[in-house]
Amino acid sequence: MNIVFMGTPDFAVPSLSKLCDSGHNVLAVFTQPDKPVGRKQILTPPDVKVEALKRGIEVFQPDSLRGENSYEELKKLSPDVIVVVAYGKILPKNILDLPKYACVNVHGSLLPKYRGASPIQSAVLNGDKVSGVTTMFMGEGMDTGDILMTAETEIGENETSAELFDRLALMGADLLLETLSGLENGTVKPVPQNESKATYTKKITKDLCPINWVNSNTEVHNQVRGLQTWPVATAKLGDKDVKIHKTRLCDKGGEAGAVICVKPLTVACGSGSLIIDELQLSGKKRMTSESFLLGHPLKIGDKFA
RNA sequence: CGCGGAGUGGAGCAGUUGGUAGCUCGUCGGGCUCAUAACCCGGAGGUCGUAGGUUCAAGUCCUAUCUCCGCAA
Repeated sequence: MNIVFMGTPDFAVPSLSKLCDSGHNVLAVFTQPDKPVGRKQILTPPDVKVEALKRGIEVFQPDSLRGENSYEELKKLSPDVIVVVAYGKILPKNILDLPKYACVNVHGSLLPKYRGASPIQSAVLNGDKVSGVTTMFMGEGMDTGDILMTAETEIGENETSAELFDRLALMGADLLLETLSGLENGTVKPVPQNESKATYTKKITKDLCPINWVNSNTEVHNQVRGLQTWPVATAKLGDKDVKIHKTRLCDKGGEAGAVICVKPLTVACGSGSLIIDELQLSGKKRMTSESFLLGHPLKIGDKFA
């Protein structure tokens, strides 16, 4: 099929790659403009752009799709379908209606659960046991289109958002290919979403980071896993901020926030406790709790806040 | 020039008012033990990020430079 691909971050890269490798004809790639990143605010191209250029595909980076320019470009390309994966922009109606066949979207959740921008983190933060990817036709609303196919996967007890991200990106790419051939063969039929079961994700911000040790160990554990890679759950140790990168559940209990064991560093929560495997003191690098303890001796009874 | 922290033996840290470089862990050798991530004894391993400067003397002060990281975006 002749395809225009729209996507931005790493999550979308496998979909683009597999489309290209499977014989589809990717006419062009639309992605967000390069953005300043990091401390030095270096102008950085999105991952999808890098991949597209590597494959010699023409790249468009419009600030908005609402202008005439993007519409005219797309019309010239005249794609059979437009595939959208984590693009980060709303497609106006005239573009949704432009492809000969349809606009197909890959979403990182089992819709209608977790519509919105952060479905994967939300699933981990909520401690879900199951997640998945969904392909759908695109409607004008936020992730409201008819569902085409889904694929489920279990979320591991210690799996982080970052890890789930990687897995779902690959699953999404495979499901996308299946969906497209299903559409060609007419074996895939769109099914409307059950609006009454729809939920929306909240924006991931730093407000979610501070750990409240009075919460149950499971809640804190989910918080640590869910905020992984960015922005990362944080705690206070003395007057310093500590990022908590990796934890494991433990049954032992104690006063919330108190260190109840040092040999594997264990901190009590409101119920149960957590073994901290990796952490990072502000200004320092991420390190194992073992290394951390060598230079920052903690005693049983010391408290995190 | 957004704010700030840091670069010291393999790892994590300390090093006070400039004067022979320390701690914990690991590592190597030996000992004890039924046994051990335990304990005891002993050893190896650092031109203190780099380049200059001040000084009788600099990890410690000054200047420049590279790298890493936290906050903010």
